[in-house]
Order: sequence, then C-alpha cells, then structure tokens
Amino acid sequence: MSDFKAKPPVGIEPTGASKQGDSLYQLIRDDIISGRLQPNERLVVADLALRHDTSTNPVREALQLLRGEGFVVISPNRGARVRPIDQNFVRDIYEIGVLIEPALTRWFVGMATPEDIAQLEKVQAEIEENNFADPLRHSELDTRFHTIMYERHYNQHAAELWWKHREVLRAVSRRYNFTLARRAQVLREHRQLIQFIKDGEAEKAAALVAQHVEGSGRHVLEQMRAAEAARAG
Amino acid sequence: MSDFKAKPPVGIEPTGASKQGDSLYQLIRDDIISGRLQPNERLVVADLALRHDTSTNPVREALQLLRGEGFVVISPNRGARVRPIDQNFVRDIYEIGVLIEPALTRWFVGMATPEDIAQLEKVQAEIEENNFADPLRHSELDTRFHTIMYERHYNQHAAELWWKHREVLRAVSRRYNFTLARRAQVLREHRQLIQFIKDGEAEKAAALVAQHVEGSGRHVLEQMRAAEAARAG
DNA sequence: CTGGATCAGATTGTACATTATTGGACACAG
DNA sequence: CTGTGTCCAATAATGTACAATCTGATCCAG
Repeated sequence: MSDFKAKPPVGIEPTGASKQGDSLYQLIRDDIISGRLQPNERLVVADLALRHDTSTNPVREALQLLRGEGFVVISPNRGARVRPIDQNFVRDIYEIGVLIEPALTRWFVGMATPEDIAQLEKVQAEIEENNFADPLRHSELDTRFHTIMYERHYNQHAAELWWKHREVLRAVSRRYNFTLARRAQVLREHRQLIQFIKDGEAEKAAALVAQHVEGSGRHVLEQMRAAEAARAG
Repeated sequence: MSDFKAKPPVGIEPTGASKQGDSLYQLIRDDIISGRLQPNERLVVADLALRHDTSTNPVREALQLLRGEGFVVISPNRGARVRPIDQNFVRDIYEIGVLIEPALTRWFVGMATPEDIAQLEKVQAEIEENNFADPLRHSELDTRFHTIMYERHYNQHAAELWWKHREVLRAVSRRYNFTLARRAQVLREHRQLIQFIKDGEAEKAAALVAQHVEGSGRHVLEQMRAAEAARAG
C-alpha cells in the first residue's frame, strides 16, 4: 500500500481529524482501495475499534470522513458499508472532471513558469521511462503530473474537489491494466499538452485535457464493463 | 428560520446522521446562516451539547457534517469554528457552478416534458408575482426553479454538489438585497431560459445558464465588497 | 404460509478519564 | 522598566467504558 501514496496538493483542506481518527481513516481507506474490504461489506464500529486497537469514537469519526470522500455509505441506525464503486459512480465522477479540469488547465497555462514546465517534463520523462511497467508507479506519476498544474490554482475548492475525485478513481483503476492503445494515447496527449502549455495555447490545452479526462474515463468504464461481463459469463 | 427552508432534490444522499445528530446539524446550521453565530466564532462541543440538551457525541457528529458542507472548519486538538464565508469562498463556489450548471441544463433540455415546463412556468409565475417583495420567498422559489431542472439528472453527484453549493450561497445572499438591475435581469433570464427549453435549444440554454450563474455570483460579490467597504469606511 | 413476539447484535447517546492547548503569572535578563 | 521565557492551571478536545435504543432475523402460534 505504501507505494500507492501520492502527495496531495498543497493547501488542501486537512481532514480535521485527530491523530487516531486520521490514521484510522487512512487504514480503512487503504483496506477499501486494496479490496481487502469487499464492496457493500458492513463496517461494524466495535469490530474496527477492536481490530485497530482503539475505541469507538475515533472509528465513528473516521467513518464520517470516509463518507465525505465517498468511500462509505452510512444509514441511520443501520451503520456503515463499503460503497460499491460501480459504473455509474465512476461515470459521475469523470463527468465532473471533464467539466472542471479544463478550467483549471486554462488558468495554469496563463500562469506557468519555466520551472513549472521543467517539472512537468521531468515527470513526463519518468512516466515514459516507466512506460507502464509498474502500474502503481504510473498512477502516482500521472497524478503528480496533474497536481503540478492544479495545485496552485486560486480556486482551492475546485482543486480539492479534483483531488478527492482523483483518489477515488485511482482506487478503481488500480484494479485494471492499461490497454496498449490507451498507453500510447496517454503519452501522446501528455506530450501534446506540454507543447500547448509552452506555446501558451490555453484553449487548446483546455480542450485537450477535456479529451484526456474523457478518454481516461471511457477507458476505465470499458474495463469495468469487461470485468463485469467476465464475471457474469 | 422555518421560511428559509427549501426542499432538496429527490434522491440526494442523506446525511447519514442519527436523529439527534441530524437535527443538531440543522439547528447549528441555521444559527450560522442567520448570523446568530459570528464568523470565526468557536464552537465548543460541551457548550453546544448543553445548549441543545444532548451529549457530546451527537454534537461531534453534527460538526463533522457541517465541516463537510463547508460551514465549519475543524482543526485537530483545537476544535471547530464557524467558517467565515468570505469573497474567495463565494467566488470559488460560483465558479464551480458556472462549470457544472450548464451541463446539467443541457441534459434537462433534452429530457424536459410538457409537465416539467408547466412546473417551471408555474414557479416563474410565482416569482414574478412575488417580485422580490419577500426576499426569502424569492430565494426559495428561485431554488425550486433550478431544482426542477436538475433533480432528475442521472449524475446524482453533480446534482448533489450543486445543491450543497446552493445552500451555502443562499446562506450568504440572505444578507443582501437585490439591486433593481439584477431583479430585472433575473426575470428576463428566467423567461428566456424557459423559451429556450421549449424550443429545445440546449446549447443556448446552457450558455444562458452560465451567464445567469455568473451574473448571480458577480452580484453577490459586489454586495459583499460594498458591505465590506461600508464597514471599513 | 403468515404475522407477530422475542432476542441477539449493533448503533446511538451518556458519563467520565485522559491528554493537548492556551493564556497568564512570575522570575529573570537586558 | 520592559521584554522574554518557563511553568502551571484552566479549558476544552479526544478517547474509553458503558447504558439505552433500534433493527432484523428467527421462531413459533394460528
């Protein structure tokens, strides 16, 4: 799990949880992401407290946080369950990304310094070097790539929203591989994006990002559908 | 306060709070919205528990929820405070609205039934009849108008996001009046919007909504700035 | 097979112990 | 006399233990 970590953008609203509450949040979240906790599985407060050697209040707090991020569903008097991350859920999140990310990108193009671009190229070089050999590493690098663009945006709310969604999507896509076609396209789009940023082509960059996010969403959804069909068939 | 209520869209994710937790959430939220609780005021768990005649756990739960909605800021070991809803905060939220609402609208135009349109026209008639005489009523009607358009959207996430933001903005704009210019514009845009929907002009409707939201944001921000200047001067 | 009493299991609420922060008193150096 | 730093106590957040309440399922009676 530790190699799944990615640094959040600077200045993102902290969880506001206490030490134990926060680490519990991390632990349970990792259990969900890694699949150790099944979709729809009940999350019994007392059990979790026992397992993580603490008491119930920190667990409740962590569950509330996870609910906020979309990893857990809570219903009154019936407790918490692992949210089954289904196709609708993923589609919803991607669609919001398609709306928001281009706007963040457009702003970045107007603000990018040579250092920013150097950073992007460095990360892109690492992505190309890794060339999807280590999927987790790719996921982390790709997230870093986009974080560079978004983290200094004045609209912290939008950036935070993007980050939350990103985390969920990483949790999902972790289960699948990239098709060859998609690999090529990701590299191509990143390169092209850097070029547009260099040229100050804000509109083109924004349009490209929209396409990039949309393609990414479509790709994951197709994988999910395929896996679904395989399970059923 | 009770006349400030507006019905949330159907199928919005429930808070997941228990009975007491949920009502506490409502109470504290109303106190923040109405200004009975000052910006940055500390929210002491024990006090709140006492005041609302309950114990600390439900209060903690309610505060977590309020944090999720953006009404409260929590920092570890230092407790919760009323979030000062400043201009940046409002601008951030409006900008996200400008990105999301047109997309929701576009879809609605393709799906609207004659009943939907009749509903919109009915609400619009009430808005015109009220003609901003009762600002709270206007706020509620205006919210209903947009809810009709968005609440059945397949992207429940986007709709929920919109609703949360809407609630915050209502909390803010409650403190201000509409300028005459803005009143006229709101009415004009609503009428035009209905016409576009009738004609199935999805793109035009989306563009108009973008303009509508942007104008609304600008209006509120100007009011805030004016109030700020008045305080300072 | 239906329907309601019953009961185990879990959530929710209460009381309290522990631990962290904060502001102020006080001593001391400049 | 003023500014600085340390210690301490008040205050409040956080964690623990437990009581109360709710839910869902099981198991009979009809």
